[in-house]
Amino acid sequence: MDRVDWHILEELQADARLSFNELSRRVRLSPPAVAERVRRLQDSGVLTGYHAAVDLERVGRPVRAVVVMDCYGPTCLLRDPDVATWPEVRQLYRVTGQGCSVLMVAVPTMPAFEELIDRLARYGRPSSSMVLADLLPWKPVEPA
Amino acid sequence: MDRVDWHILEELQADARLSFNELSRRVRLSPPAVAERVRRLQDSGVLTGYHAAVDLERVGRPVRAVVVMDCYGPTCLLRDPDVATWPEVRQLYRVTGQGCSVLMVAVPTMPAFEELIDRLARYGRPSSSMVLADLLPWKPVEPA
DNA sequence: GATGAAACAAAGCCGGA
DNA sequence: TCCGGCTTTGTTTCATC
Repeated sequence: MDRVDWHILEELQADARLSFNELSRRVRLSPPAVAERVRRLQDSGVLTGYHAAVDLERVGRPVRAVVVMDCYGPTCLLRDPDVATWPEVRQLYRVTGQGCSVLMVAVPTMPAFEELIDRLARYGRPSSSMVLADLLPWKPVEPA
Repeated sequence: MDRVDWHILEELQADARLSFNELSRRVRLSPPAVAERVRRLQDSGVLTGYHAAVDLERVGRPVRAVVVMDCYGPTCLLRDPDVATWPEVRQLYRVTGQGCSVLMVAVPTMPAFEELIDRLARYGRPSSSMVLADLLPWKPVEPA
């Protein structure tokens, strides 16, 4: 993880479809050298994938919310692996504190949200905040 | 946004570096036809970008937290556009409810987290939950 | 560098208003 | 007939050895 690796990560985070040729120009290395570095970053688990970003509002999921789940014991949401596969659930974290988990969800309409909350309420007490604005739809990871 | 468009979105969300050739094979269309559809999805704002995914733990940011900010009036965090540029801040939402905003943050160490909380406390009352596990590091958006 | 594959641009084909 | 979307072809650029 030297300076060039970070330069490569920076470029691929901004545009994952860059050709090795273009990438090699930007980081001032030969194309095979860049390809080899990218391969190493992949194999070492630093680069975990390349994903197209989709605008949730434009694909029918304009209603978003942060949901904190307060659950305990055998019905805890974290014991049901299916929840992570629900299409409404975009992120799912186990956290410390009062709630046991935090979900980011995206649904087409408020009625759909109401239905989702009902489904979540089977596991514990959900407390939700509607997202009014996403101030940071994307940003690259920087060197620590 | 027909069935083929969704098939394209599905493939590009899973692997943004797919060539148009390979993509055209998977969706059973000619390469130029696929390229044209992708161009339209980009121009219409459905596809907002292609981003390499980086493992935060492996690049020196193993400590993550959800921070709910409770602030009000002229010192509210949402009035300072610089906050979104802090490298620790990975996501930033304006939300309804008690807190005015929710942040996802990632830092190298607990002392760095302590320092970040101090910086955030200038804007209002931060209340944070440490992330114990990310149960859903990535998943594609599905048709609503 | 050299080879095979992929991207891009231009022109023609086909089905539905 | 017109129009939008698809395929085919030829040329340039790219990936890989």
